[in-house]
Amino acid sequence: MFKELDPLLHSELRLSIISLLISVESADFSYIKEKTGASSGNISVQIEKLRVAGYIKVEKGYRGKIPQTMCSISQEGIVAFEKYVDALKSYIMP
Amino acid sequence: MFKELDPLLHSELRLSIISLLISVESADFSYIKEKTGASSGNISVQIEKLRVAGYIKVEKGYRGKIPQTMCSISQEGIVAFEKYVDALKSYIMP
DNA sequence: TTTATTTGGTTTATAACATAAACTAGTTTA
DNA sequence: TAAACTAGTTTATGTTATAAACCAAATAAA
Repeated sequence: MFKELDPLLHSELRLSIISLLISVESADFSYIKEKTGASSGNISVQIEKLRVAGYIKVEKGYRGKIPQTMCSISQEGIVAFEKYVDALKSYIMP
Repeated sequence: MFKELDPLLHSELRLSIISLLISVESADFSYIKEKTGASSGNISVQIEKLRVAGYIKVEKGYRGKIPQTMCSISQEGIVAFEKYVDALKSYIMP
């Protein structure tokens, strides 16, 4: 009947982040913050969860002297997103 | 960028219930339980939330001597579901 | 007949979660 | 040199989803 929704992606902010990362090669923390409008703390926590799950890769470096956190989606993340979208369709398709 | 997801519908079980009710005239508690596979307690709680929100109508009656709770979606619920689906598309559409 | 068992739920307890507030560390600007 | 800004992390809190425990009545079994 209804396919299970990956709880890691069934969260507004994490879904936003994955959705962003799907369409770009990589994105830094500020970009994610700007596009989602969420608070730094919330983004930080959700990025960490996605990282631990293996859905994204996180690289901490510098842009000049300023620290910069770069995120990119992993193959696992792409597969999970596609599966999530497919599962969603079992709920919203007429 | 991303449209807000109605938190009342952005829940696996509540979304299942609304999704079921969208396609039928009405459904009783047992039918919902069978189709969703969720526990009675969980269904009871989520039905009550949808009812309080005005998304569904709940009528308690009897089938013979056995109590029966009938649920049907309201106009408000239909609109909310359509809006939710539309918002979702801002996350999952390529 | 009285004791399980089943049906159809509700109430309550709990663990997980999302979120923002508070905080850290370093940099730039006035 | 002090204030303000960038770039986050950690922690605290309220909310939520969920299942366990419970209740009441009907039916089946012993």
